[in-house]
Amino acid sequence: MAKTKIAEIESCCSSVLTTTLSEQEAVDLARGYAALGDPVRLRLLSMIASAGECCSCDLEAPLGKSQPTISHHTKALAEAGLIVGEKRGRWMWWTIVPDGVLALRQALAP
Amino acid sequence: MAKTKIAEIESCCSSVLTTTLSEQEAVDLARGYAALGDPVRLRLLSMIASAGECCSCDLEAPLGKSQPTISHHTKALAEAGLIVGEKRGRWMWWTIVPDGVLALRQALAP
DNA sequence: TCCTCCTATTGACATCCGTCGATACATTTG
DNA sequence: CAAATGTATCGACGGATGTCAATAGGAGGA
Repeated sequence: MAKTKIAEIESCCSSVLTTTLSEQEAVDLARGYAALGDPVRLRLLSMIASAGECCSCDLEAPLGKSQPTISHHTKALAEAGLIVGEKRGRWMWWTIVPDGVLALRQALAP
Repeated sequence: MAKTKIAEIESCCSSVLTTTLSEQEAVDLARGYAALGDPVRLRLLSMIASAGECCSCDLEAPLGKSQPTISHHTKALAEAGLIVGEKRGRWMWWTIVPDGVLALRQALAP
């Protein structure tokens, strides 16, 4: 909980628009935005967020993509720190990582 | 000015996290985030924002990229609606489009 | 144990993307 | 007009990426 607050404060102070980014900062942030730079991944994130929690198998049909493709995209979002998965029985349940999204949001703050 | 306010209000109501995105909304938003998904473009945006206004020729050296590459990236950011260029004499001056950045920021609002 | 179901990984393919040299365009200056 | 300068476009190359069929891994049920 304390860590969350610190992360929030820090991300507040490193906006793309108010400070000139270093090479490393740019690489890290770009990785996050790149994860959002695909329509399928955006809808995936949207569905998980709206549902609060979502199982992989429920994402295939609405998006019209194959199972490997969905798995590929969930992995990409997870590696970007935007979602996290928990295996329960045979099912993989995905939830949003608020801090991950927040960091990308704050980086665009004026 | 009134238009700006409307845009702000509208973008407030269509967050990725609170509504399930349609195919078209996802495609449009993804285009914007994809524009941010490159370290060079992020630093470019950052430099333009920090300087308030920036000429193409001043972006090459700090980023260590060739002139065609810089031109390529400024075009990408411009087509994403994040910067706009104005030609004055031989020089191209770039400025941030606040509404463009705002839309991407608001789309990540909780 | 064997079968079924959900997920992850692999391999392959087509496409997109970042990069730069060469070149064309546009504008100022001599 | 001619030369110089800043910018955009073209062509090409290597690497990254989205997609799916096939396959492997893993957990629960008959």
